[in-house]
Order: sequence, then C-alpha cells, then structure tokens
Amino acid sequence: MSLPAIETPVPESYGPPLPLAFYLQDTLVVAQALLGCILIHASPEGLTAGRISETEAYRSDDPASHAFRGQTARNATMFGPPGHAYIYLTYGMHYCLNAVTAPEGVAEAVLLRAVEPLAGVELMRRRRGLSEMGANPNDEKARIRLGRALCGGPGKLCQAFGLDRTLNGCDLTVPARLWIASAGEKKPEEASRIVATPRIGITQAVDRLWRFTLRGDLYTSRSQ
DNA sequence: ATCTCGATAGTCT
DNA sequence: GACTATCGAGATC
Repeated sequence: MSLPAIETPVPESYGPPLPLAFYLQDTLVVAQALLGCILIHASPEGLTAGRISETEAYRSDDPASHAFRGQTARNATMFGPPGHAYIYLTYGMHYCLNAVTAPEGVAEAVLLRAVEPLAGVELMRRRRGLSEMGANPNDEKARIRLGRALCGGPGKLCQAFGLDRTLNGCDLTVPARLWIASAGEKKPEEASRIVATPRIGITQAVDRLWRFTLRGDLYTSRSQ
C-alpha cells in the first residue's frame, strides 16, 4: 500500500525513520522503545506530529489479539511485513493505529494509544471538532488538557492525525506519508521510567501488563 | 474522580 | 445475532 508522498518540511529534531530492524525486536521491547519516538503524518491538509506516550503490545500467543484466531480479511496486515501500519475501525466509529512487528507471517503489533501533540495542533483541533480551548501555551495544565483532548486515546489520536483505512498497510519506515521517527538517541534514563500496566478495553489476558507509559508523562489516555 | 450508557458499523460465529 | 484494542455526555459521589 503506498500513497503519493507529500513533500513538506519536517523538523530535523524528529530524527530519521525507525528502520525495519527496529520492528523485528521482540514486540514487548518495541512497545517500550516506541515511547518517546515521533509519529508523523504528512497529509494533503498539512503536517501533524506527536511524541508517543502510551502503547500496548499484542502478541501472537495472545487471546486479546485480533490475530489470535488466525488470519482474516481485517487482520491481514498484521500477518504482513513488519514496520507497516495496521489501521482498523472499532466500535463502528473509531480508528486505531498499530505498528506491525515480528517477521512476515507472525502476526504481532503495537497499538499506539496516545501522543503528545508537537506539530499541527490547529489541524488536529479542526479534525477533532474542538473549538477554542484556552490553549495558552504558557499554562502547563492547559497544554496537557488540550493534548489529552486531541490525542489522549487511540481513537482520538487517529482522528487528530486524519488516519483511516486508506492508510492501512502504509510503510512506516519511509518518510513519505505516515512514519515514525527516532527522536534522536534515546537517553538511557528513559528505560527506568517505563511503567507497565494492564491493557485497556480488553476482556482476555487482562493479567498481562503490556500497556506501557513513561512515569511522569501526563499525555496519556488516563492516569497511571 | 469515577460510573454508566448510547452511538455506530464492520467483523465473526 | 453478538461482540468490539472507544469516546463523550450526563449522573452521581
């Protein structure tokens, strides 16, 4: 699946796209390593970007995974090559974005649940249908409130970024339309901030602590 | 702060 | 026909 690339300037600080090898690490490792990386969508309407703040891992041996009962038309992308976007509609009205992991044929993925908006906030606000929201950039509390309203949840994030089915299967390792950038070298102290909690909205395998956030990061779908 | 519920449509049994 | 990797509004504590 490939849509025409959108030529648009992207801040150097976002770093290069994460390479294929990144997505071939263990899915639990990928889910944690994606925290702090930058999700970027260059759309015809403009650029949106955000710092990934909440993820969930879905593995092949995992009753909560769409792919647990085998391949179907919906989950086919999960069985495809790693480093691609798996986007699906849930509850009849919300899209969810995943990064496919594991070698082709092994259906695993990481759900992106929340990001901190970095670029295209006005566009996000329009797409989310939010009008004026006291967005004084000097007020930290207000910034976090706005960030969570825009991108604090998997469905919100997809709406704010303008992601839908047409981007299902998009190659995330190529800076053309939708990709994930490294944000530069990881600070070693970041690893000590990772918090593992139960995944949200599932009824199977709730004992697996495969939802990941960074301690102190408030740009999440809920606290803790 | 935490809850309950309705919206809505595609997917799977 | 049941279920869903969600969200927002409204009620209640």
